[in-house]
Amino acid sequence: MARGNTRQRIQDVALELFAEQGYEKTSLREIAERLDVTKAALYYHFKTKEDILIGLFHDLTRPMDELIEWAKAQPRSLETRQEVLRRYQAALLDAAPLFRFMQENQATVRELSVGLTFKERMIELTGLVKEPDFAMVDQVRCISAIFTLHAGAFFMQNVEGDPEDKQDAVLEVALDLLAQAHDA
Amino acid sequence: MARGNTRQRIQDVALELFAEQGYEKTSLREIAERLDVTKAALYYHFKTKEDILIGLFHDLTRPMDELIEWAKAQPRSLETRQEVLRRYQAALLDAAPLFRFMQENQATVRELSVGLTFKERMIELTGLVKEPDFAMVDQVRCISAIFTLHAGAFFMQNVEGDPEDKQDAVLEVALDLLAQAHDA
Amino acid sequence: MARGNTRQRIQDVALELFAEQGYEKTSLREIAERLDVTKAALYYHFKTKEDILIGLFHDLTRPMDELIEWAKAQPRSLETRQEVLRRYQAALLDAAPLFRFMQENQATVRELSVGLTFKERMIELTGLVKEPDFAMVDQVRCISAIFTLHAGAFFMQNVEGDPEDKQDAVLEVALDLLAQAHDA
Amino acid sequence: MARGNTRQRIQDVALELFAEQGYEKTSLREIAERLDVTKAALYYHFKTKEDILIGLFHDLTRPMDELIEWAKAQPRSLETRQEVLRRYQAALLDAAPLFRFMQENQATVRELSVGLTFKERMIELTGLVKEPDFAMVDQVRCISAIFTLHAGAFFMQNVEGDPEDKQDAVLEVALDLLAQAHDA
DNA sequence: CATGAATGAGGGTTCATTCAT
DNA sequence: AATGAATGAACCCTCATTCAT
Repeated sequence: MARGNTRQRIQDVALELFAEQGYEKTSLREIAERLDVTKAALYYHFKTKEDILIGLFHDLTRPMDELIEWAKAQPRSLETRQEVLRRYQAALLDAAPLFRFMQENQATVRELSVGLTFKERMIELTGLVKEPDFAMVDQVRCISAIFTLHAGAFFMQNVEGDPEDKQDAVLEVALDLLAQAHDA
Repeated sequence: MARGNTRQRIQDVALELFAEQGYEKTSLREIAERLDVTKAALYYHFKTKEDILIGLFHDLTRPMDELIEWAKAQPRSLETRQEVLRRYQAALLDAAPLFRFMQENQATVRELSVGLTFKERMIELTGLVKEPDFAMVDQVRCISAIFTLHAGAFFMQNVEGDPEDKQDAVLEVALDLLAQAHDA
Repeated sequence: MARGNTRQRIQDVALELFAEQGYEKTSLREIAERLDVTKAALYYHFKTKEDILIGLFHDLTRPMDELIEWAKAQPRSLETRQEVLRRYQAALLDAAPLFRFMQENQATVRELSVGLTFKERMIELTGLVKEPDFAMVDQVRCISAIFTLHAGAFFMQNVEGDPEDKQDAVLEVALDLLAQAHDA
Repeated sequence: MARGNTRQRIQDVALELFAEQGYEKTSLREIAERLDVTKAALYYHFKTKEDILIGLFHDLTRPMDELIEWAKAQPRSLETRQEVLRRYQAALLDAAPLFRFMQENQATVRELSVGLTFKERMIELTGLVKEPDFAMVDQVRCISAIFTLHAGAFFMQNVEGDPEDKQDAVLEVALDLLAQAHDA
């Protein structure tokens, strides 16, 4: 039967259940049952339950980290920042369930024994699209641009309209905020 | 000793612990110990653990519901919407720990058997500050205004600056987004 | 309001609930709620939960004990024994719920720290309607006469027919068994 | 050590304790301790405490159901009915502790979410040894025959005499009652 | 690769009971 | 005669985890 890919299947099912019910309320029994294997089988692939979560966490943060690293290597210009927003939106949409899960389970994820937290990465990211000596209003605009992308990925599904149109509009507003901040 | 206020004290300690570690990872034993009473005492005041959470949830949503009701009774004008933002920001800052907790434990709160969910209230709220026939960009601006206030309450503590200045700036950006949307 | 009779009301409600759900599964909370008083109030009238049960037990065994005592004072004749059956049937029907409860909760009642057990009384009673030197078949007939009365009180409700007719028939069969035993 | 038979051992110990103290008063801790395993081990074999009871209940009712089914397939004759009594007595003696337990814990067993109740089976069984158009006295005789067997299994241990003799006498009385009913 | 069987720790909950008022 | 508040013990149950096979 399906071989070798078990590790991935576990992660997939885990994400699905974690996202639906939260990490703590999802038991390994549930995951195992949905995969039609025994709990013990999970332990062949992951040392602990937290390990499954950490795996997911890394899948999520890798693109963020890459984006951050890339941005750091670029000139601190408006153009770079525009590109950061574009790429961040793409990442967000690409891994929406993962992002959503991390947002909705921050309380859990915060305690994870794993390098930088999600929030720390957000701080880094926002730091990259603004200058500390900007006027406060403009700093807020830059941060708002990032959160607009978040809203776009997680909240805009509640608004009528063509998905692509919506994401275009979201990006436009975000870029606009950025531009306003840099105009001042 | 201190009597009569036990119910409130339970809720206070619970919020503190829920916020810190998440709802599921906080045990009633912990709450009881911190209050120096037995677990059973908690059950005299709340029928179930979830009931404590529901109590907190209501404390949070009451101001939101009042705001929503108030807004519904006003003319759908820019002025009303500006006032909504002002009041929402005030509510947000007033009950920051509660709001933060609800955001960070959405997975848990979502399943709560309690009237409208947090998200449903957000939808109502955003619906009140925009018109469905706005251009998509402008709808996004209005939603972004709300999320800017959120960012202001939860994320801006990571930015240097005088708290009051920061909140002023946050409100300004939010109002600005609203105005842009209504200018179009 | 209703005063003085609270003790009785507690016993009534308790019997009702004990009979319906069993003693162990009935909590004092339930009893108190159904009476619209607090649990603590029950403790004014009964020292413990078991005390309520003991009260009920005595209400049940008093008629049995009286019957046993009466029979002991009579000549060990067929006539006496016929009268025992008649009186036992009357007692059975009079306190049917109580008897039924005792039968259905023997496991609980057995441990009661209270003089003779229900079973011991049954042994006494059967001892009174037979002679130890009867042939075994006849001893069985006498015991069977008693159990016929039980069946009459608790099981015959499942048989079609006029209640009075049924009880008459039951007594007739019981008396008949007794007579057969004494004829031999 | 002894493996594979754990499930059976749990059921054995459970019956012993349930019979001795009643179902509700027997805790899983007790069962586990007597088996020298942990409580959790019980849950590997039974989904719930009630499940253990249901297991026992089925062990008890299986022979009854088989007997009922068999009887239904036979002609409604006196001979069949005699055989029913014989087989029922055998079943009763075979599974005496189980029967005794069910009788003494009817209050508990009644609520069991499990097909037919014990009482319903008794109704079926008595229905099989009599005709609805018998005179009432004769219907009672047939029912009494069944209850005589019960008395034989549970109460006759309190009577002096050789066990086998006693059971023979019991069956004789039961058969006699049946015959009298059919003679009329 | 995976299972069957089991464990230890802890969870939420309920209970009978107490006692100051 | 009854209540409000609380307790201590026990309960059933679930969980993540282990390990021999």
